[in-house]
Amino acid sequence: MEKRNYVECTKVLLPLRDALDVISGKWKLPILIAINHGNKRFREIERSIPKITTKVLAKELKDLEEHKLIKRTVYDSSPVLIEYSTLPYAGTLDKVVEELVDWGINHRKQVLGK
Amino acid sequence: MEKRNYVECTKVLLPLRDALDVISGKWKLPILIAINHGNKRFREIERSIPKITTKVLAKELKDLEEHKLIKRTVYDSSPVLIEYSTLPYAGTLDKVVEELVDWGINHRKQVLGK
DNA sequence: AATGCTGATTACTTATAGGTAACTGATATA
DNA sequence: TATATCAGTTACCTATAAGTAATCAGCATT
Repeated sequence: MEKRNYVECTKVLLPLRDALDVISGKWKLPILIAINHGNKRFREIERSIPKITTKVLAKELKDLEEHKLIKRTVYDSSPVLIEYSTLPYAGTLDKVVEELVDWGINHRKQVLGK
Repeated sequence: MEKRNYVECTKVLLPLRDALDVISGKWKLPILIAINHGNKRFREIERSIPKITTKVLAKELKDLEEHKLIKRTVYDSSPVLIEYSTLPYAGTLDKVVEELVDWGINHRKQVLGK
Protein backbone atom coordinates (compact mmCIF):
# COMPACT_ATOMS: atom_id res chain seq x y z
CA MET A 1 0.00 0.00 0.00
CA GLU A 2 1.44 3.31 -1.05
CA LYS A 3 0.48 6.50 0.57
CA ARG A 4 -0.50 9.05 -2.02
CA ASN A 5 -0.60 12.49 -0.52
CA TYR A 6 -2.14 14.19 -3.51
CA VAL A 7 -4.89 13.51 -6.00
CA GLU A 8 -3.86 12.09 -9.37
CA CYS A 9 -5.04 14.10 -12.36
CA THR A 10 -2.56 13.39 -15.13
CA LYS A 11 -5.26 11.81 -17.27
CA VAL A 12 -6.65 15.29 -17.73
CA LEU A 13 -3.36 17.15 -17.62
CA LEU A 14 -1.74 15.28 -20.50
CA PRO A 15 -4.32 15.96 -23.23
CA LEU A 16 -4.64 19.51 -21.95
CA ARG A 17 -0.92 19.97 -22.42
CA ASP A 18 -1.18 18.59 -25.97
CA ALA A 19 -3.90 21.09 -26.78
CA LEU A 20 -2.06 24.02 -25.23
CA ASP A 21 1.08 23.13 -27.19
CA VAL A 22 -0.83 23.61 -30.42
CA ILE A 23 -2.92 26.67 -29.69
CA SER A 24 -1.11 28.60 -27.02
CA GLY A 25 0.98 31.59 -27.81
CA LYS A 26 -0.18 35.00 -28.72
CA TRP A 27 -0.92 34.54 -32.39
CA LYS A 28 -2.11 31.10 -33.54
CA LEU A 29 -5.79 31.46 -32.73
CA PRO A 30 -5.97 35.07 -33.96
CA ILE A 31 -4.50 33.93 -37.29
CA LEU A 32 -6.98 31.07 -37.61
CA ILE A 33 -9.81 33.48 -36.89
CA ALA A 34 -8.56 36.03 -39.40
CA ILE A 35 -8.42 33.37 -42.10
CA ASN A 36 -11.86 32.07 -41.16
CA HIS A 37 -13.23 35.58 -41.52
CA GLY A 38 -12.14 35.56 -45.14
CA ASN A 39 -8.65 36.96 -45.04
CA LYS A 40 -6.73 34.68 -47.38
CA ARG A 41 -3.71 36.60 -48.59
CA PHE A 42 -0.59 37.16 -46.50
CA ARG A 43 -1.01 40.94 -46.39
CA GLU A 44 -4.73 40.70 -45.69
CA ILE A 45 -4.11 38.50 -42.69
CA GLU A 46 -1.33 40.80 -41.57
CA ARG A 47 -3.53 43.90 -41.77
CA SER A 48 -6.47 42.24 -40.06
CA ILE A 49 -4.49 41.42 -36.91
CA PRO A 50 -3.40 44.54 -35.05
CA LYS A 51 0.27 44.62 -34.00
CA ILE A 52 1.30 41.40 -35.67
CA THR A 53 4.58 41.59 -37.58
CA THR A 54 5.58 40.07 -40.90
CA LYS A 55 8.15 37.85 -39.27
CA VAL A 56 5.84 36.42 -36.64
CA LEU A 57 3.06 35.88 -39.15
CA ALA A 58 5.34 33.99 -41.52
CA LYS A 59 6.57 31.75 -38.73
CA GLU A 60 3.15 31.03 -37.26
CA LEU A 61 1.67 30.25 -40.67
CA LYS A 62 4.33 27.58 -41.07
CA ASP A 63 3.53 26.11 -37.66
CA LEU A 64 -0.18 26.02 -38.44
CA GLU A 65 0.54 24.29 -41.74
CA GLU A 66 2.66 21.68 -39.97
CA HIS A 67 -0.12 21.05 -37.50
CA LYS A 68 -2.49 20.44 -40.44
CA LEU A 69 -4.73 23.32 -39.46
CA ILE A 70 -4.28 25.41 -42.61
CA LYS A 71 -3.06 24.95 -46.13
CA ARG A 72 -1.05 27.19 -48.41
CA THR A 73 -2.05 27.28 -52.05
CA VAL A 74 0.10 28.78 -54.79
CA TYR A 75 -1.80 29.95 -57.87
CA ASP A 76 0.44 29.98 -60.90
CA SER A 77 -0.83 33.28 -62.19
CA SER A 78 1.23 36.32 -63.00
CA PRO A 79 2.17 37.51 -60.51
CA VAL A 80 1.92 34.38 -58.41
CA LEU A 81 -0.90 34.50 -55.92
CA ILE A 82 -0.77 32.75 -52.58
CA GLU A 83 -3.80 31.88 -50.54
CA TYR A 84 -4.13 30.48 -47.06
CA SER A 85 -7.22 28.59 -46.02
CA THR A 86 -8.23 26.58 -43.01
CA LEU A 87 -8.45 22.80 -43.31
CA PRO A 88 -11.47 20.86 -41.98
CA TYR A 89 -9.41 19.86 -38.96
CA ALA A 90 -9.26 23.50 -37.87
CA GLY A 91 -13.02 23.35 -37.52
CA THR A 92 -12.59 21.08 -34.53
CA LEU A 93 -11.22 24.12 -32.72
CA ASP A 94 -14.33 26.20 -33.34
CA LYS A 95 -15.98 25.30 -30.07
CA VAL A 96 -12.79 25.99 -28.13
CA VAL A 97 -12.49 29.40 -29.78
CA GLU A 98 -16.15 30.17 -29.24
CA GLU A 99 -15.88 29.36 -25.54
CA LEU A 100 -12.75 31.46 -25.22
CA VAL A 101 -14.31 34.44 -26.95
CA ASP A 102 -17.47 34.24 -24.84
CA TRP A 103 -15.36 33.96 -21.73
CA GLY A 104 -13.28 36.94 -22.78
CA ILE A 105 -16.36 39.08 -23.43
CA ASN A 106 -17.73 38.27 -20.00
CA HIS A 107 -14.35 38.67 -18.32
CA ARG A 108 -13.96 42.15 -19.77
CA LYS A 109 -17.35 43.13 -18.39
CA GLN A 110 -17.05 41.49 -14.97
CA VAL A 111 -13.40 41.77 -14.03
CA LEU A 112 -11.69 44.34 -16.18
CA GLY A 113 -14.56 46.70 -15.40
CA LYS A 114 -16.02 47.10 -18.87
CA MET B 1 -15.58 55.70 -49.20
CA GLU B 2 -12.59 53.89 -47.80
CA LYS B 3 -11.19 50.88 -49.43
CA ARG B 4 -10.70 48.14 -46.92
CA ASN B 5 -8.45 45.43 -48.28
CA TYR B 6 -8.99 42.99 -45.46
CA VAL B 7 -11.85 41.72 -43.37
CA GLU B 8 -12.32 43.30 -39.95
CA CYS B 9 -12.38 40.84 -37.08
CA THR B 10 -11.19 42.76 -34.05
CA LYS B 11 -14.54 42.28 -32.34
CA VAL B 12 -13.57 38.64 -31.95
CA LEU B 13 -9.85 39.17 -31.58
CA LEU B 14 -10.08 41.50 -28.59
CA PRO B 15 -12.03 39.25 -26.21
CA LEU B 16 -9.96 36.30 -27.37
CA ARG B 17 -6.83 38.20 -26.42
CA ASP B 18 -8.33 38.97 -23.01
CA ALA B 19 -9.04 35.29 -22.45
CA LEU B 20 -5.62 34.16 -23.62
CA ASP B 21 -3.95 36.70 -21.33
CA VAL B 22 -5.59 35.02 -18.35
CA ILE B 23 -5.26 31.35 -19.19
CA SER B 24 -2.32 31.04 -21.51
CA GLY B 25 1.05 29.88 -20.37
CA LYS B 26 2.06 26.39 -19.47
CA TRP B 27 0.71 26.21 -15.94
CA LYS B 28 -2.45 28.17 -15.12
CA LEU B 29 -5.03 25.67 -16.35
CA PRO B 30 -3.14 22.67 -14.96
CA ILE B 31 -3.10 24.36 -11.56
CA LEU B 32 -6.82 25.10 -11.68
CA ILE B 33 -7.49 21.50 -12.61
CA ALA B 34 -5.29 20.15 -9.84
CA ILE B 35 -7.14 22.26 -7.27
CA ASN B 36 -10.50 21.22 -8.69
CA HIS B 37 -9.48 17.60 -8.32
CA GLY B 38 -9.11 18.14 -4.60
CA ASN B 39 -5.51 19.17 -4.19
CA LYS B 40 -5.68 22.08 -1.77
CA ARG B 41 -2.31 22.38 -0.10
CA PHE B 42 0.73 23.91 -1.79
CA ARG B 43 2.73 20.68 -1.75
CA GLU B 44 -0.23 18.60 -2.88
CA ILE B 45 -0.71 20.81 -5.90
CA GLU B 46 3.00 20.73 -6.56
CA ARG B 47 3.15 16.93 -6.46
CA SER B 48 0.05 16.49 -8.59
CA ILE B 49 1.49 18.45 -11.52
CA PRO B 50 4.47 16.69 -13.09
CA LYS B 51 7.54 18.90 -13.67
CA ILE B 52 6.17 22.04 -12.08
CA THR B 53 8.60 23.83 -9.79
CA THR B 54 8.05 25.53 -6.46
CA LYS B 55 8.91 28.91 -7.86
CA VAL B 56 6.58 28.74 -10.83
CA LEU B 57 3.75 27.37 -8.71
CA ALA B 58 4.09 30.18 -6.17
CA LYS B 59 4.05 32.80 -8.91
CA GLU B 60 1.12 31.32 -10.82
CA LEU B 61 -0.96 30.93 -7.66
CA LYS B 62 -0.53 34.66 -7.06
CA ASP B 63 -1.61 35.44 -10.62
CA LEU B 64 -4.69 33.22 -10.31
CA GLU B 65 -5.58 34.91 -7.03
CA GLU B 66 -5.29 38.35 -8.64
CA HIS B 67 -7.54 37.23 -11.45
CA LYS B 68 -10.14 36.17 -8.87
CA LEU B 69 -10.02 32.55 -9.97
CA ILE B 70 -8.80 31.06 -6.69
CA LYS B 71 -8.59 32.08 -3.07
CA ARG B 72 -5.93 31.45 -0.47
CA THR B 73 -7.14 30.66 3.03
CA VAL B 74 -4.87 30.74 6.07
CA TYR B 75 -6.05 28.57 8.96
CA ASP B 76 -4.65 29.85 12.22
CA SER B 77 -3.83 26.44 13.57
CA SER B 78 -0.47 25.27 14.77
CA PRO B 79 1.28 24.98 12.49
CA VAL B 80 -0.54 27.34 10.17
CA LEU B 81 -2.35 25.58 7.39
CA ILE B 82 -2.86 27.12 4.00
CA GLU B 83 -5.50 26.00 1.57
CA TYR B 84 -6.18 27.00 -1.98
CA SER B 85 -9.61 26.64 -3.50
CA THR B 86 -11.23 27.71 -6.71
CA LEU B 87 -13.74 30.55 -6.63
CA PRO B 88 -17.11 30.29 -8.40
CA TYR B 89 -15.72 32.45 -11.20
CA ALA B 90 -13.25 29.68 -12.08
CA GLY B 91 -16.24 27.52 -12.90
CA THR B 92 -16.89 29.71 -15.92
CA LEU B 93 -13.73 28.19 -17.39
CA ASP B 94 -14.97 24.62 -17.05
CA LYS B 95 -16.39 24.47 -20.55
CA VAL B 96 -13.24 25.93 -22.04
CA VAL B 97 -11.14 23.35 -20.22
CA GLU B 98 -13.47 20.53 -21.18
CA GLU B 99 -13.28 21.50 -24.85
CA LEU B 100 -9.50 21.75 -24.68
CA VAL B 101 -9.13 18.36 -23.02
CA ASP B 102 -11.45 16.71 -25.54
CA TRP B 103 -9.58 18.35 -28.37
CA GLY B 104 -6.26 17.21 -26.92
CA ILE B 105 -7.46 13.61 -26.59
CA ASN B 106 -8.57 13.56 -30.20
CA HIS B 107 -5.47 15.38 -31.42
CA ARG B 108 -3.24 12.79 -29.78
CA LYS B 109 -5.15 10.01 -31.53
CA GLN B 110 -5.47 11.65 -34.93
CA VAL B 111 -2.31 13.67 -35.40
CA LEU B 112 0.30 12.57 -32.92
CA GLY B 113 -0.44 8.98 -33.91
CA LYS B 114 -1.85 7.62 -30.68
C1' DA C 1 12.79 55.65 -64.46
C1' DA C 2 10.87 55.69 -59.87
C1' DT C 3 7.73 53.97 -56.67
C1' DG C 4 4.99 50.58 -54.47
C1' DC C 5 2.88 46.16 -53.82
C1' DT C 6 3.44 41.06 -53.31
C1' DG C 7 5.15 37.26 -49.97
C1' DA C 8 8.23 36.76 -47.63
C1' DT C 9 13.69 36.22 -45.30
C1' DT C 10 17.56 37.74 -42.56
C1' DA C 11 20.28 39.64 -38.76
C1' DC C 12 20.05 41.70 -34.57
C1' DT C 13 18.00 42.88 -30.18
C1' DT C 14 14.85 42.77 -26.22
C1' DA C 15 11.45 40.82 -23.18
C1' DT C 16 9.48 37.28 -20.74
C1' DA C 17 8.69 32.61 -19.35
C1' DG C 18 10.55 29.20 -17.20
C1' DG C 19 14.31 26.19 -14.98
C1' DT C 20 18.07 25.25 -11.15
C1' DA C 21 19.33 25.15 -6.79
C1' DA C 22 20.01 26.80 -2.45
C1' DC C 23 17.83 28.54 1.57
C1' DT C 24 14.34 30.43 5.10
C1' DG C 25 11.71 30.04 9.79
C1' DA C 26 8.38 27.69 12.09
C1' DT C 27 6.87 23.30 13.55
C1' DA C 28 6.72 18.21 14.01
C1' DT C 29 8.63 13.65 14.24
C1' DA C 30 12.20 9.95 15.25
C1' DT D 1 19.61 16.29 18.71
C1' DA D 2 18.89 15.37 13.95
C1' DT D 3 15.87 15.17 10.32
C1' DA D 4 11.74 16.23 7.75
C1' DT D 5 7.72 18.88 6.37
C1' DC D 6 5.31 23.09 5.43
C1' DA D 7 4.85 27.20 2.40
C1' DG D 8 7.24 29.50 0.22
C1' DT D 9 11.63 33.19 -1.28
C1' DT D 10 15.86 34.43 -3.50
C1' DA D 11 19.51 34.84 -6.91
C1' DC D 12 21.06 33.35 -11.02
C1' DC D 13 20.78 31.45 -15.63
C1' DT D 14 18.76 29.85 -20.12
C1' DA D 15 15.58 29.23 -23.74
C1' DT D 16 12.14 30.89 -26.39
C1' DA D 17 8.91 34.34 -27.95
C1' DA D 18 8.57 38.36 -29.96
C1' DG D 19 9.94 43.09 -31.75
C1' DT D 20 12.83 46.17 -35.09
C1' DA D 21 14.39 47.13 -39.24
C1' DA D 22 16.44 46.29 -43.44
C1' DT D 23 16.36 43.62 -47.60
C1' DC D 24 14.85 40.48 -51.51
C1' DA D 25 12.92 39.40 -56.44
C1' DG D 26 9.07 39.82 -59.38
C1' DC D 27 5.66 42.51 -61.16
C1' DA D 28 2.43 46.69 -61.74
C1' DT D 29 1.50 51.41 -61.63
C1' DT D 30 2.63 56.35 -62.24
